[in-house]
Amino acid sequence: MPRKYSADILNERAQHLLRVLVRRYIRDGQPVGSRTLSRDAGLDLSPATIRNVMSDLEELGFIAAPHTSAGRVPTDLGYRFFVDTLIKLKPPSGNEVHRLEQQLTRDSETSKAVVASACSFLSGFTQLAGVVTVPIQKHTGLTQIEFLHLSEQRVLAILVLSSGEVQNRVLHVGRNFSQDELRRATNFLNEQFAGRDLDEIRASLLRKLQETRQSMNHAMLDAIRMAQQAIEGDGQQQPEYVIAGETNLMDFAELSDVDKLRRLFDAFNEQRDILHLLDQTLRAHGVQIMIGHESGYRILDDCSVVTAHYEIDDEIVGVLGVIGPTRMAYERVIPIVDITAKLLGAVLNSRS
Amino acid sequence: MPRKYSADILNERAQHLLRVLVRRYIRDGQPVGSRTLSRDAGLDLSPATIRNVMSDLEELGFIAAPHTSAGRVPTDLGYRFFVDTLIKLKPPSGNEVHRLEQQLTRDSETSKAVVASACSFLSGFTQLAGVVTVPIQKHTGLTQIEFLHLSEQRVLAILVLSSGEVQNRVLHVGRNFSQDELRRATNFLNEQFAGRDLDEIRASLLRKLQETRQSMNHAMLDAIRMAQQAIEGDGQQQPEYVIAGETNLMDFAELSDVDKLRRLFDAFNEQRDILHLLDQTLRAHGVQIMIGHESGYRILDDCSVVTAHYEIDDEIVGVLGVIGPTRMAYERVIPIVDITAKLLGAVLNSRS
DNA sequence: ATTAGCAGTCGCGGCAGGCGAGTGCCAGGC
DNA sequence: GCCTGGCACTCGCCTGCCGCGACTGCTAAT
Repeated sequence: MPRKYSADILNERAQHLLRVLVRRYIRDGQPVGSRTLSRDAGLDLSPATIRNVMSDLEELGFIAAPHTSAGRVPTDLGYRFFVDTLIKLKPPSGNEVHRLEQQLTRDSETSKAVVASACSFLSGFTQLAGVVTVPIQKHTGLTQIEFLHLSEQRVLAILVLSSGEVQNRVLHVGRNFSQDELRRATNFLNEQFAGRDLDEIRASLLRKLQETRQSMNHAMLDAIRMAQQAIEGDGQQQPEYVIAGETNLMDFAELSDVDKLRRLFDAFNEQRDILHLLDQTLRAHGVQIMIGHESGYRILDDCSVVTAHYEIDDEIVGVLGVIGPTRMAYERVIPIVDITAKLLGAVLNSRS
Repeated sequence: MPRKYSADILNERAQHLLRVLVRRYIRDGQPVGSRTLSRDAGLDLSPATIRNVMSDLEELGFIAAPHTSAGRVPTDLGYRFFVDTLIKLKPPSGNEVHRLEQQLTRDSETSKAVVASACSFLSGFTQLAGVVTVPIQKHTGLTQIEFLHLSEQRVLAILVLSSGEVQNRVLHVGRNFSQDELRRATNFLNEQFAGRDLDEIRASLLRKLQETRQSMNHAMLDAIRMAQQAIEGDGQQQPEYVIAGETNLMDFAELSDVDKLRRLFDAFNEQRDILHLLDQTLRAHGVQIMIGHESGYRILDDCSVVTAHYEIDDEIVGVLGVIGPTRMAYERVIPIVDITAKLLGAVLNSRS
C-alpha cells in the first residue's frame, strides 16, 4: 500500500471536493471541470474558488488534466487517497446477498462448481471481470487409500481426501498383482496412514522404504512403492484460477484500444502473471486493492484489482476478486468482494 | 453447401482472375484493383481488359466494391466458388505434421489434455481461434464397477470405462453397508455387466429390478439400486468444447470493432450457439466449410468456420476446427484441420 | 479568503480542396 | 470480335482551416 501523502495534507474542504470529483468521474467517465464540481459539491462556492482548490490538488498529484482545456481526472494516487480515506462503502442489499448465498449453495456439488459460481456472480454483479483461484489446502488429510486391479500391470489407485475430494491415478506396476495382494496392501496402508497429512505421509513413506528394504518384506515394499506412486505428483497440484466476464471490460472506453485489450486477454489466458499477482494478496487481511501501476504489471496500468482471500477451517486456501479499469465503482465493489469471499469460505466449509 | 452458380458459368480466364484476386485479398486484406490484378495475374492483359472481367464477376455476385473508387473484394459467394473449385490446397510440411504428432502423444495422458493440445495447435498454427469438442462416445462399455465404503451411509462408486476413463460418484445410501456387503455387490454386478454397454446396462438394470423385487433378495436389490445411482446421470454427459486463441481474432481489421468483438466472445463463452453449429457438421464427411452468412448466425457474419469430425474406433465422437474471418487462408487452413482431425483420432485410439 | 471577469489554450466537429486509386465507357487497332 | 489506351468521373482520405465550447489561470475588486 504505497502512501506518498500524509493523511491530513488536505483540509476538510479539499477532501470533500476530491471525493465528489472522483465519484463523478467514476460515474460518467469524463473529466470534471470546476463548474460541474461547483454545482455538484453542495458547498456554495464559485467555480473560481473550486479552481484554486483543484490547482492545489493537481500540484499534490491527486488529479491531472488530460489536456489544457479539459476538466480534471483522478490519478492513481487520487484513487488511492479516495479508497484509503474518503470512501464510504455501500454494502449490497440483503436481497442481493441472499441471492448470492442461494446461488453458491445450489452449486455446491463440487468445489470447482462453487468457485465458478462465485466467479460468475462477481463478474455479473460488478460488471467487471471476476477471478477466483481454486482452493488449495496446504494440509490435506488422507481419509482412505484403495487399489483396484485394472489389467495386467495396471492398478488404479484411489485417494479419498479429507476435503471430500476423490482422486484417481492409474499406476503402471512392474508385475501382476492379485486383488488379494492389493487388499492387503490397502489394509496395511490405511492402518498406517489414514487420517494423516499428505506431506507427513510422503515423508513417512520414504523412511519406511529404507527400513523395509532391510527387512526384505516384499509385500510391504510393493505396497509402499505403490503408495508413493499414487501420492506423488499430488503435491504439485498447481494453482489455477477461474475467470468470468472478461468481455465486460470491452465496454470501458479507456480500454477500448484493441491492442491493449488483446494484451490484457492474453494475460488472462496465460494465467501466470495474474496468478502471481493474486498470490501476493494471499496473506493480507481483508480486502486488498491495487490501483493502476501499483500492480507492477504494465498490462494492468489502466486497471485496478480488488481482492480478498477466502478460508476453509481458518486456513487461507484461495483468493478471489475483480479486475476492472481504475475507474471502477470502488464503493460498491469492495463490499461485494468482501462478502463474496466470506460466503464462499462458508459454503466450502459446510460442504460434505 | 449452397451453390447459387453452375461451375462453368466462368471461362478459364475469369476463374483464374478470381482465384488471383481472392488470394491477393486474403494476403493483404485490401480491395484489389484492376491494375494490381493485371500485374499479378501473369496473363499479359491490360488493366482495361481486367476491368471488363471484373465487371462480369461483380455482376455474377462473386466480388463487390466496398465503394466506387476502391478495388474489389470477394463476396461470400466468391469465397464459396474459390473454396469449391479454384482452391489448390497446400498441405503442411512433414516437419509440421511431425511436431503436431509429437505434441499430441506427449499430452495423451488424459483425453481432455489431448483435446486441449489439438486445440492450441490449431489456433497457434493457423493464427485463428481453434475449437475442439470433447469426445463423446455413444457406446461406452463398462469395464469394471467398484464400491468403496466411505462413511456412514456414504459409498463411493467407481466406474472404469472401456475408454480407459475412470469416474467417481459419491452415493448417499439408505443404510450402512459393510465392506463385505459391498464386495459381494461388486462381484455380482461385474459378473453380470462387465464388458457391456452403458445404455444396455441401464436397460438391463431396470428389468432386473422388477424380477428381483419379486424374489425378495435384499442383497441383490441393494446392489442393483446402487448400480443405478452410480450409472445414472452419466448419460447426460453434456457436450462441451475447448477453445483457444480467440485473441488471434483481435488482429483482424474486419473484426476490430469492439462491439462486434464483444458479441463474438460472448458467443464463445456461451457455448450454446457454437456447439449447435459444430453439431451440424458432425455427420458430414471430410472438411466442412461455412462461409460468412452460411452459418446462419448473425454474429458470425464476417467469419468462416472450417471443421472436420474425428473418430475413435470408426465411431464419430467429436468435431474440431477453426473460426476466423471470412478472409482466412483457406488453402493452408483446410489441410491443417483435416490432418489434425485424423491425428487426434489416431492418438485417442492408441490411448489406454 | 472569495469572487467576477477576462484572456488564453486546446480538443473537436464541420467544411473545402487536393490527391490518388479505381471505375466505366468509348473509340480505335489487331 | 477481342483487346487496349485514353478520358472523364467518382469517391474516400488526408490536410488545413475555422469557429465553438469547455476549461483554466490570473488579476483586481470585494
